[in-house]
Formats: sequence, structure tokens, C-alpha cells
Amino acid sequence: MNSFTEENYLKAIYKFSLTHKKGASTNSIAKALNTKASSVTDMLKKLALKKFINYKKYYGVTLTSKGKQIALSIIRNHRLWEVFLVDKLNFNWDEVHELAEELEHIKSEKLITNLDAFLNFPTLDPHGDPIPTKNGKIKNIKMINLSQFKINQEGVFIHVKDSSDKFLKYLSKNNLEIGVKIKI
Amino acid sequence: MNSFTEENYLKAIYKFSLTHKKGASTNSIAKALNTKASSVTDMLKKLALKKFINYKKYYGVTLTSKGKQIALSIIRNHRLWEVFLVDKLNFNWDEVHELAEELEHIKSEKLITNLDAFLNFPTLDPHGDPIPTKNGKIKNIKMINLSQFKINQEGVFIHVKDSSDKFLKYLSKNNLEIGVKIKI
DNA sequence: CTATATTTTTAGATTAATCTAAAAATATTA
DNA sequence: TAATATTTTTAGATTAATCTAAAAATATAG
Repeated sequence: MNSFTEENYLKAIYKFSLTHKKGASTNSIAKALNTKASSVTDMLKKLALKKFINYKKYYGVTLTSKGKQIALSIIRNHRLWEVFLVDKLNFNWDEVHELAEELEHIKSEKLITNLDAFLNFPTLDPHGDPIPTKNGKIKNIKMINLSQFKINQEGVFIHVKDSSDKFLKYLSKNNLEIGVKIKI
Repeated sequence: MNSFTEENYLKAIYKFSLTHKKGASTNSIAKALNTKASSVTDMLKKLALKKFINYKKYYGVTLTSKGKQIALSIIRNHRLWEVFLVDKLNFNWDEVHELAEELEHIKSEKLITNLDAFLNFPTLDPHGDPIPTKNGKIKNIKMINLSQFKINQEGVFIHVKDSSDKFLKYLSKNNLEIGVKIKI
């Protein structure tokens, strides 16, 4: 079994890969996980030994398919729990992230399968992010930045990049929620 | 914040107190937690320092009110999650213990408050054990051992002592479930 | 009430994850 | 491309939880 810590490293490397072509650098991972570069190096060695990442000293790392699979399954758990917290336990979408960070690491095939069914097989989490399938497939939705909108252009608000508590609360206060139609 | 491990020690000491007058011995705790006596001694020192237990070298330990409060809140979490798994996620009552052991340690006042409401404020878990209230109150139900039943005596099956998977599955197979009326 | 058995504690290691400080490698720039 | 800056790795500690083996304390039995 993998530790919570290992899983968090894999998640961070996966998330990095979504916005960058090159592998994640030691420093970028350290920043993402709020830790020190030396700690990252130690963990990278361990993850490489387990064949979860491709690691060559002094160069960035990428996930192996094994590592990617784990990252996606954790992200699946995370997002399903977020849906649960919002849809069933009446949490606000801006207050579920931290809890989901803990719940996501509980490993039980049946738990996630049944939770998924209970939630009616959702495809998006409360922030508009797609929920990976059991087999690690994840949808890519065509998105355009609000800042790139032209006058009179219309669209649907489906995603937030900055999921910091502060920003999400600001949106909440201004009635900006996922699904809202927007026109400039 | 307390570690999962510390919380498990407190739970074990609390459970011991339910069936014994004297404080829990080092060995009894070691047995309950599947660890070694020397490890227990180390942890007892730490818990004593935090004022969660009354500890005097070579003599059994008891919980302080602070320690008891923590133990009861973890047990409350555990039992609420068990209800969730059985009532909402269609788990069988004989397969929820291990998962609840993990879920119980997730600390969030709001999570538990809302889960409680979502489950309609249950008072018993799927094994018939009472769920402590938010303030650490726990009901004592008059129970009598099945083995002490006399011919023709009637009662309601409300609790199992042995919650090992094996035993619970055996009961399941014989249609013995919590709430069933029994007559010898 | 002494001798033996059992339990508990201590001493000293180990493992995972982390850290600081220094060394080594890579990248930048003049 | 040589000098400087940045990044990464190594070396050596630290902390929490654990372990084994030995020592110390308590309990039991003749």
C-alpha cells in the first residue's frame, strides 16, 4: 500500500502535467506541496523505485502509466467526495476541498463504487472539474478564460482555476456559481 | 492535533473501561491494538503528558475526562459512518467496521454535524451500539446475554459482542439481524 | 516470606518523512 | 565560454511510532 504522502506527490506531479509540457521540477513539486526541495528529492527516489515516476537526477519527473493511474484514482475519490459533501451534506462548494483531501485517501473499491452510484454517477465535481472514470478516463471540456471574452459573447460558467477559499467565497457572495450563464 | 495512533489508544482504553473496573494494563492495550508492550509504554507516557490519561508506572491506566471526551467523539464518528455506509451506501452491517476505523479520524465539526442530520439523528449503529451525542453522552441499554435466556423468554436482538467479520457473516446467513424478535 | 513467574519499563535500533546546510550539477549571462 | 546564479542532490539530524532484548518491578506460589 502507498502512503498518503506518496499519493499526494503523485497527485501534484499529475496536476503539473496538465499545464506543462516538460516534467515537473523538484522545486515546482516542493512549492505545490509546501515542503523543501531536499524532501522532494528523497521522495522522488522512492517513487522511482516503485516505478510510479520516470526520474533522472537533475531533470524533471513524469508519471509512469502506473503512477498516473494512482493519481487519477485519488482525484476520482476527491471529486466524488466533494459532490457528496455539497449535494448530500449541504456544504458550500467553497468549503469542501480540505475535507476531500483527507477522504480521498481512504482506499476501498466498494466504497467508491457505491458512493458513485449513490450520487447518481456524476461527471463533474462542484468546481466544474471532470470526475475521472473508474478506468482512469477523464473528459476534456472546451474552456475559455473569462478574461478572453469579447463584448456580447455568451458562455456558461463551468470552472474555477483558483480554488482558494478566499476566491471561492468572493464568487459565492456575487452569485457566481457553476452553471450560471454569462454575457459580457 | 492528535494523531490517529493516539486516538486509537484512547479508544482502546475507553473500551476496556466498559468491561473492567480496574484501569487497562499495558498488556491488555498491546493485545487490543496488536502491538508490543514496550510500544504501549512509550505511548502511555505521551498521552499522560497530554493529560489524556492517568498513568502511574507499573499500574493500569484510566482516561481523564479530557481523554474520555476524545474517545467518545471518535466513537461517535465511527458509528455515524457505519450508519451511513449501511443505510446510504448499501453496505452490509458485517463489512463496515474497517472502513469506519479510517473515516472516524477525519476531524471536522461540520462534517459530523451535517452527517448526523443527513442520517436523521440515529441513536444506534448497525451493530446495535448506541451513538454518543455531540456532548459525549452515551445511552446504556439493558441487555441480557442470549446464553442466559430461559425457555420461552422473549426479547429483541439488539447487539452483537463479537463483531468479527466471520461471526457477523454467520448471523447474516441465518437471518439474524438487529431488531429481530427472539423466543427460545 | 522467599523464589519464581509475569508484567512493565528502559535502552538502543529502525523506518518514514521531514529538515538544514553544504556540495554538486545545471542554467544563465555577459 | 568563463563567471555567476540557480537548482538539485547529498550528508547528517530530527521526530513519531515502532521493535527487540535486557533490566526492573510487581505478582504468585510454595
